[in-house]
Amino acid sequence: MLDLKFIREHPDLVREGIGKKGETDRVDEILRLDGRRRELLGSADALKNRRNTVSEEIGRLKKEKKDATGPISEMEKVKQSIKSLDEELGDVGEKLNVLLFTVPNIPHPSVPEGRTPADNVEIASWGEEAVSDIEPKPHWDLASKLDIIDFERGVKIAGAGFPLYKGAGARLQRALINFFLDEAAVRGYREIQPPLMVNAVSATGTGQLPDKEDLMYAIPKDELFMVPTAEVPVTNIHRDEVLAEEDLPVKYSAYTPCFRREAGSYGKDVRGLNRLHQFDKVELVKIVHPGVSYSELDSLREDAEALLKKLGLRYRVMLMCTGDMGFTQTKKYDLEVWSGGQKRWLEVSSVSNFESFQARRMNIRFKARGGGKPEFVHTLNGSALALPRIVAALLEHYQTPEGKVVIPKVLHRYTGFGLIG
RNA sequence: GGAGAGGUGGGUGAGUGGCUUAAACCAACGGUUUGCUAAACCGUCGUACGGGGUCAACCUGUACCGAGAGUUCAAAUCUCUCCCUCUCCGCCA
Repeated sequence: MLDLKFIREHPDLVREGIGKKGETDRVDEILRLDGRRRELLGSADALKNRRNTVSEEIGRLKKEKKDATGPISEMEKVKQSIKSLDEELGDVGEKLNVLLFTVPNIPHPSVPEGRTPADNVEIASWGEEAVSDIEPKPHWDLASKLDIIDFERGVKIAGAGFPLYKGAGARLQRALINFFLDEAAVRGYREIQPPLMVNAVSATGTGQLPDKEDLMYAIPKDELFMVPTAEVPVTNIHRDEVLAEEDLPVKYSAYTPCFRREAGSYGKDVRGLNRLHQFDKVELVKIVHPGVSYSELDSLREDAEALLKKLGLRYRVMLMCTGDMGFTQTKKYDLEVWSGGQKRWLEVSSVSNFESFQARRMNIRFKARGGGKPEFVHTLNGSALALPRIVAALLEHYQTPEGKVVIPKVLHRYTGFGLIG
């Protein structure tokens, strides 16, 4: 969430930012409630001050065995007034809080303005499309023929969107996970194995709750949610903590399966490995000093890009426009890999800066070296990378005319084989 | 799942209704002393939200002792509900 003080002092900036994201502007309502809240706070505090002094006085009178009925009857009235003020204050505070949770983060000035994905800007691309005499097959045909991914039996066991990886397919998954984690370690990320279920407080901290509840699988009996991304448990590691400045930047990597309900999606978007209810991902999370979050964002993106280069896959870097960014981000890059079999780009990584938006919700601060007040950190994360579409791209990019698949050299030590089929 | 114990500031930990603006110690930070280190001594040492200000490092109010509600003129302290942690037993990879 945004800082209420920031909204109070820069209402126009906030209105403008919200407008750019195409969200409803509730700034005036927030300012009205904030004004009322401060008014009530002033009156209530004055009365409480009165209560504290007089109560002390009563204590003294009683100790000296003197009559205290006068002040006591005054305090009975004061008590009623305080109660009704506190009730209204609680009411106003709750409304204000609910409203504050609906205000999105405001985009960074470097983000292009726009409404739809068509307004996103391609800022870089790398690699070439595979050259072949034959028309490349989409990955679902290849994977079924090679018997390395079993979509039908996945449906039987759990439902659509839960594929079954078999033999070389399973091994390829495991190889990619290890490869991604090893590369992250070299780049200074500490590996984490977090819980795969989280409580409501954690999901609220990163912004999945209250609005985006429907994207997660819920276990109501135990009040837990299956993680939609490792971002949720990993960013919450330092919730309600004050870090030392010399601990920054904190860099974590984590492999987890991700569970997403994906209600309402259909058609070519969900074919094969394009969109799943359960998929594997290695996520990178950074907690950084507010002064350097944009250079950290770029280096995070480079960390993810390096993997695509090593795998030799053609990709492009998209800078998301204001309207296509999420609720919580100030700036976001997508890495999209080329699917030769489908003739389309597939998003395999999303790299974002949240500035202090999540940190404020989670209360993650740091104390500067020289002392002083704790400040909110900036949080960032990026996928490095999401597995299924990488598998899709690998199968399609490295397929041979005979319907086999050549495995890139960097993966051999992880797969133990260089060819599927 | 059953039984018991307990949740107090960065940490340890005192505190059963008013003398607590939460003791003391440790850690941290600043200083004095010192050939260096150490020690000793002195000082500072919470967070949030308000108000005032020559708006910074200052003054002031309120709240916060797991969470919420209640009793009372007055609650860390009494009552109720809930949450969490630990120990033992049961079950179990």
